[in-house]
Amino acid sequence: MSSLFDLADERSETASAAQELRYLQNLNPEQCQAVETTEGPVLVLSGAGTGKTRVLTTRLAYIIDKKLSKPWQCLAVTFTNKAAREMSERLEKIIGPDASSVWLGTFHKLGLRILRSYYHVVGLEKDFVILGEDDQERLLKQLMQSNGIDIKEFAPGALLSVIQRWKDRGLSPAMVTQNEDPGFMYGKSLAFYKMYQKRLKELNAVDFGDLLLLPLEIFKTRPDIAGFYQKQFKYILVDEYQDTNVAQYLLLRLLAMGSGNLCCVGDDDQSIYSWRGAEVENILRFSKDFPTAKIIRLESNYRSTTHILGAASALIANNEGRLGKTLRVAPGRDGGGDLVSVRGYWNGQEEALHVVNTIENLMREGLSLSNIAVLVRAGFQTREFEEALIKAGIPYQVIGDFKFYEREEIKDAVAYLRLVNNTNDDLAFQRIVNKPKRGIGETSVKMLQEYARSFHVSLFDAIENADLKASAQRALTDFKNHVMRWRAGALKEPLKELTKKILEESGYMNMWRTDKSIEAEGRLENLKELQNVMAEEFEDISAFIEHASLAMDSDNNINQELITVMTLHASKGLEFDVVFLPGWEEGLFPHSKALDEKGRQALEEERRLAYVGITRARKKACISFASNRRVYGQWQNALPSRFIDELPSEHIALQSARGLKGNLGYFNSFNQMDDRGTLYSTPSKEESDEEETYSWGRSTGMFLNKSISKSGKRVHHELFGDGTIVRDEGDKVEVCFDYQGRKKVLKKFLEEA
DNA sequence: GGGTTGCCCGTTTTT
DNA sequence: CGGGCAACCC
Repeated sequence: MSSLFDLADERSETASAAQELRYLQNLNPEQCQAVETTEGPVLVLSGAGTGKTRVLTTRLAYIIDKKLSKPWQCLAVTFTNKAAREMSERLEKIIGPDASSVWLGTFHKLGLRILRSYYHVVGLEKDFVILGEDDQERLLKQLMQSNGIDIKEFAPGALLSVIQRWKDRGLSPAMVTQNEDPGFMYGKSLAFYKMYQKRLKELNAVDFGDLLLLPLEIFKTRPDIAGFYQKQFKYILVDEYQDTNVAQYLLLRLLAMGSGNLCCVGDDDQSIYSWRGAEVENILRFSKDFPTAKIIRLESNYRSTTHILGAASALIANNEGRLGKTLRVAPGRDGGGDLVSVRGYWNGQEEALHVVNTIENLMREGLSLSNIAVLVRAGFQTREFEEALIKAGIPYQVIGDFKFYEREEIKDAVAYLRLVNNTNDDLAFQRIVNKPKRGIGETSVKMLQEYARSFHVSLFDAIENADLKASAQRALTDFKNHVMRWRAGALKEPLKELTKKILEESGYMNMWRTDKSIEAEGRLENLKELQNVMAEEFEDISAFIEHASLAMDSDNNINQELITVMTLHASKGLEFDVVFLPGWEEGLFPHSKALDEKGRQALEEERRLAYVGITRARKKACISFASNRRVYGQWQNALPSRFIDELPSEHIALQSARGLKGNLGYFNSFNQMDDRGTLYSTPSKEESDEEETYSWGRSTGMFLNKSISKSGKRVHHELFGDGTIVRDEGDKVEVCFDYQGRKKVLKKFLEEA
């Protein structure tokens, strides 16, 4: 056995000697340094597009190649499954099958792995379940209601986030002191945190926060176990360090205490998840935590043009709390290209329409749709673009719309499997006991719960003896028999068949088949897709359940021939040739909600978000704003974002609005309105520095006119050909013709295209 | 127990 | 404007 391994080692050594040259050759000096500085704590500050993933994978390969440690003594942690998958694939390309024995995965997977080995230390049973957010909320809601809290006054979700923040900070209930209570719900949050944890234990369940907290607890109570892992991991690598929360930081610090070889890669300027518990502080104080730490900056950008980097750098320089880093075009690369364009529009529709027109031009120039993205601040903004894209017949995809495993039908199907796998899974039970309708209502479930609580059995086991109405008793017994039968089959049948059987026999499939709503069909397709996923990758039911509870990602293929529309948050880590950044208005971006809650801190995070957005672009970034926007069915007007004023004039091209005026900002007079929505400052055509002149000087609140809703309509003109209506002006309309450009024409010369 | 109506609320969301 | 949810009624 051992000789076989030795032989394999020798072979891979010779093979890798040649390879090593190859992969180190592709790195610049800073990247090389980041790869070769293997010993001790290292912080790699890697700006956008500086080859972060390459450094991480190469470093791993280097460590293994040089035999500094065995593959299974390396730990590499990421935040997303996608990042982990990517790293794993790239690593395998360099070092081959050895890649699979590296501990490579998300923080939560690492936590789970530890917990699966030592669950008993923290009082869990072997087959503990992992709760999703909806489970957590349902649980809290029940607790609140049974403790006389009016859930109209206090949202369970709000309490959940208070608890979650504590967990993010590594605080178990016993560690929370009263002055850490944010005062939510008359300071009762802590009491509920305690109850919540107690309930989790009763249910033999953990939540995502626990996947980090409980391993910490295990290490604290059992130093021997901590010692084991400390010895195990010779080299630790962390991706996206700026996004770690305190619990993750504590875990890392503890694990690294053995070898001291901790390498964190991150970019403080791209920290955009503080509201989820991430602490930029972790990266900012790295050298305080690890005084011997080496700090390596990766500043050579392989992605964008000089103007894009110049605009982004100047913008982010307005932040105070940063380590400082300047992106520059990587040596030997041509940084030439267009200025970042900044454009103002009358309203959101016009903005979307113009973006789509621009996209059509790009298509005509031969740019592939997969190289174009529209990045928005808030989800509702995608709608306008979707509508405009549909009208133009351009295929698109909205990322993060609904994640596969977050869909109702998928969660239901998984709940069925959870219950079949483990009848003690009360939360799964509650989810599907009456779905489809079986005549088991709230009151029956309440009865079950009561019985289950007093006799310390699961809801499932309570069915037999609980004091139920005859009809409910019958329905539940029937349900129970079904589950028992599925359980019997669970061991023999392949997962796919089993699932199919369960979903059919439970009536779940029929529930959607008889549903005549538009989504029903899609839901059935998703269920089919779920079965396909299972057939390929999982043989065992619990393996699948584990995957389903940890994997929230849906394998988005951005590489298809589609325009991508998504939020700025979702765009982190991606890149596109052309990026549209609409909606840069005060109130929307920076978002007012962020601003008035947390002040400057929040403003800086919004600015980082803007920075992330601009740096997604390889060749061209198009920023825009609209003076008027429909929000919640109501028209609102807004000023251009302060971030626009922060862009250096040498890197931007102002379009369709008057130029710089004094030091009040580029667009200070763009949108001066009185309270009737009337423009009283009206830049003239002459002052506008752009080719397609808009009549900014409308004298009344045109946006209130219903007829504008005709914008986007396709029309045909005898002389000019086909085009799209841009604006309705009574007897005339402004039309953007596909080949003749923008013209005002009389309506009577138009016909529907 | 289950369907319907009316009210409230609305940023971002890696696991 | 529109989704989600709780109270309300059959």
